Amino acid sequence: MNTNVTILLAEDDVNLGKVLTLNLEAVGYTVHHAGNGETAYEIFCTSDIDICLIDVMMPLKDGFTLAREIRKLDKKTPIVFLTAKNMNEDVLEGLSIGDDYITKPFSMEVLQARLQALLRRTMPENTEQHQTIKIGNFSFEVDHQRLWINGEEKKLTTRETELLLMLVNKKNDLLERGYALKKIWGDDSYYNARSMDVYLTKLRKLFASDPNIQIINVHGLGFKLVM
Amino acid sequence: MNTNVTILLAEDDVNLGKVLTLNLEAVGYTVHHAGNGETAYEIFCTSDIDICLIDVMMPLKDGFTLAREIRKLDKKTPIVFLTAKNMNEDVLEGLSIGDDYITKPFSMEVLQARLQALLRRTMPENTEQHQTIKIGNFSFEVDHQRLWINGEEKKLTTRETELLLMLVNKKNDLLERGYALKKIWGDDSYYNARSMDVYLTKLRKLFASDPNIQIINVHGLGFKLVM
DNA sequence: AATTATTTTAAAAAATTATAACATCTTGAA
DNA sequence: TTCAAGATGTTATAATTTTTTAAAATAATT
Repeated sequence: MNTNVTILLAEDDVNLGKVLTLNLEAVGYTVHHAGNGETAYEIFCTSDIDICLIDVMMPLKDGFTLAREIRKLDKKTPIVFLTAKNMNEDVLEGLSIGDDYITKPFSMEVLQARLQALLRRTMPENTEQHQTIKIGNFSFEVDHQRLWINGEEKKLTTRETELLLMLVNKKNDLLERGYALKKIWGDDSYYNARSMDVYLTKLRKLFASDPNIQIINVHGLGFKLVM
Repeated sequence: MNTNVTILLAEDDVNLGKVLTLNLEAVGYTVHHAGNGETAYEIFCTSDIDICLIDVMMPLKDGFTLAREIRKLDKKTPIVFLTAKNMNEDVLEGLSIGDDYITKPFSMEVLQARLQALLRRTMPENTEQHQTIKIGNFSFEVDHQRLWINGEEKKLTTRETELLLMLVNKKNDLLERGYALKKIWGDDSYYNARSMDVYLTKLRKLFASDPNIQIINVHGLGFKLVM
């Protein structure tokens, strides 16, 4: 879903405008639909627009003019032209002002794919929250590969982190030995299984201070983190 | 003129490859032309590529596979697909991996316009505004090769800057050791690897004041800048 | 109970990485 | 050109991570 992405749609064809609006809204975009260049400009100036979808041929103000005015105000917001024309000059002019140029007829899938390709590159990267997982009194910072207990930091190795994460994701439930081995070690050979055993011992030692946290073996099947 | 812009062109059709190369060079691009996916990958790994132009149907390694492999190493360099096919699924797959999708036959003007539209967005030097990247409370001025923290300036050497930039471009994700070595040091020999280790130690010292910024080693694979 | 399979653990080995110290190269000023 | 400072590369050693080995412990099966 494309939550929090707002599209300015400038399209004078009433039918196409409605179809596009409904389709884009259906996949989670917020759409502001303008029937001509003038109102589109007004909307751009007064709203928080993430991307512009602009028909080239429009009454009152054509798409290229609108796009140039928008570019004067804002250099970054991506602009995509929609047009029935396929003449080279128009394509060239469109791409020199905007970021993409789609000729009618087009499928909704292709439109959406092009919008997403653009947004991937232009939307400010979500300052992703690193997940921290509570394990009893421990705090497991997955990305930082560390475990906190009473303000004390215990650094984890990559293998320890991977294995603990798999156990946590299946907490109180069986983590199959072969599954974990294939995911972490690549294959479930005998020696990798011994290696995994070694890491289970290491994890057990890390949590030894809290008797309510246990890594239990299910004979012949795998392991279970009980907490 | 597109000075200092290097294109990786992966195209198996000898004629088309030559025509494209000549035309792109004529307008100032530097072109590295590979006749198949394998050599294209080699070139990408060892050269400083600004944009990739990839034919979908190629021997040894098809364009989509090549693009996925490149994306694994590098999240930013724009990828444009060239293809004779116009089937929707291919377009959709292409746009989900890369940034643009151009179907043959196309005019050189349109290709160039699309390349420029992409480069406008992705080459920060072109927009004359120097790239500064936030790393926790640090401010990394790439072009000036320096790092600011609390109004204090820390000058970086070229190697430090190159390595930090690669880490930042893959933040919270694995930067493969061999890839970074080839890109920065030219080859992944034993001694270059030791040199890289030395620079990692230097970078770690720079960020030592902030425990939430870590350069984590992933044993046998590479490094991860967690922030 | 005896046998077999599986798991646990410690310890050793192998592989990889970290760091300091030193050497060499580059660059710009004198 | 020479020198000095800084950047980069090399080397040695230490530390860490992961794997392998071996032996003991536990669990299931006959």
